Amino acid sequence: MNTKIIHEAQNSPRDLSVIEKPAVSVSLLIFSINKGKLEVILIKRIRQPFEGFWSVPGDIISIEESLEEAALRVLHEKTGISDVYLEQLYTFGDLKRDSRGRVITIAYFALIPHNSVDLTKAPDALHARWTPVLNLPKELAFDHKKIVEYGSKRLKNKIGYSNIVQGLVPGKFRFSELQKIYEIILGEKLDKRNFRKKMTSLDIVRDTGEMYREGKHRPAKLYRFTTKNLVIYD
Amino acid sequence: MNTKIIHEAQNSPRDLSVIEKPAVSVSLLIFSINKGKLEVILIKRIRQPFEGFWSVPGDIISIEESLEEAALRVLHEKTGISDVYLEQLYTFGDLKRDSRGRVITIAYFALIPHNSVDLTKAPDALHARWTPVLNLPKELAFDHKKIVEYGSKRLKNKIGYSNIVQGLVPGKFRFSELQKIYEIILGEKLDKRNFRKKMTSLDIVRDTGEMYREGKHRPAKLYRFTTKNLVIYD
DNA sequence: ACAAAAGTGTTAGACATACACCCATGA
DNA sequence: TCATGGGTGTATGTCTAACACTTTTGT
Repeated sequence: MNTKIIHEAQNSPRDLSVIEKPAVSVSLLIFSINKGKLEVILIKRIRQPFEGFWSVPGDIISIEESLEEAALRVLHEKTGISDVYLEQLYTFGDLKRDSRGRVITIAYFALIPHNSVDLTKAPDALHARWTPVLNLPKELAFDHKKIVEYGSKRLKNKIGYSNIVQGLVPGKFRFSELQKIYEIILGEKLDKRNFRKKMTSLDIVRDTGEMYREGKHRPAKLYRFTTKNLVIYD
Repeated sequence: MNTKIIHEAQNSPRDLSVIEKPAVSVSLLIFSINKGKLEVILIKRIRQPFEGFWSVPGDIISIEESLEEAALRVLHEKTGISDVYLEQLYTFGDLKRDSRGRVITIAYFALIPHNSVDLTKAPDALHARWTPVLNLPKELAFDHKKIVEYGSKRLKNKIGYSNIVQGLVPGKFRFSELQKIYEIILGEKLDKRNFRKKMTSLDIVRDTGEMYREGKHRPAKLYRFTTKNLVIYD
């Protein structure tokens, strides 16, 4: 033991300006539910490297903005919205992930209701697309496939013990809508009675008193989440 | 919506060398159980800023090493050991966390059996100390208090649904030792019969056939973990 | 009256919790 | 024989999973 202890300048050098620094970016997984599928925004790259490949939105972090600010900025640039559930996912820093040089990326994920964005109205509409997570292109730019998969996994885990799903639903919703979203993310059918029991026993949704009338069948009660805050149960 | 969409150079600038970059470091929470407490290695700073304050070990990431390599390097420098459970925790990037300039730090946590390190033999022995997590100094350097607290919370959560605790125990152990570790981390007493049932039903430990004889009482069977791999259950 | 989605209860099994006594050993 | 930690089983409550029919509406 201790054969190779290096006498290290403590923690970090006196002068940060002398060291060679990696570039640091944020990458943003913007998830939504659309047409029965979990989708994520991808951007077609118009430059090398990976020209023509699809990538996750992202940008270099400015020296004057925090990580979360950078993530929110990218989100706003791509979608025009700002008030969303945002969570830091993981930081990816392999040496070769970007051929232009060393780039470390801090991945975030955001959940938005699908109707809150119209990508066709975004300035780079031709290059931004909603893509089903289960139908990704074979290859994405950089290590972005890994990032999307990591994020999907986290989402799938986390809806099981938190109320994050509310990021994906409109303010008022029917129980059947909510259940559908769980089913899509989990990839399995749920029992309607048990689902209702679970949700109500956790006190995570509340009856608004309003009804939703549509089609030739019984109207549905509309519910909302009891709180906007993230709640972790279990 | 979309009132302020900025036409952005896609993803990142063509030339990474022109941008002003933050420094990037790793911070390492090295946890161990000692004298009935969960402890973490802290280092007394000998330079400004926060001279004389305790801090979490860390170092600037070299341009030629991955994040995990940097974390392992710091770990090896501080403890002389390399074969440990290491997990990325979170990335902290507030603007003002380091007064010398913009520093983003990627925090990792490592779990080691206490007897595997002798800090008094480390080169900076005077400056490195095991410190009980429940007895931290009032203030730590930078945002390190937040980091330690975040890490302790993650550890506490994760022992509930994984076998990571094995990072903290020696290769062979008595059930009572294992239980003690859970109790320390969770901060509550556990029932010995229920604990044993849980562990054996999850098939996470296995009888080695060996016995541990000590003191004037019945010898204890020695167990080991069934696998070295991380196992997530639940 | 029928089609379509909304809404509702009960039962059985799995799992978690609470709890108290005997065992093997060394002094 | 006694003190010490090792080792074991049962009963109860709680949570989960499986399962089918009635209600309300529009056409």
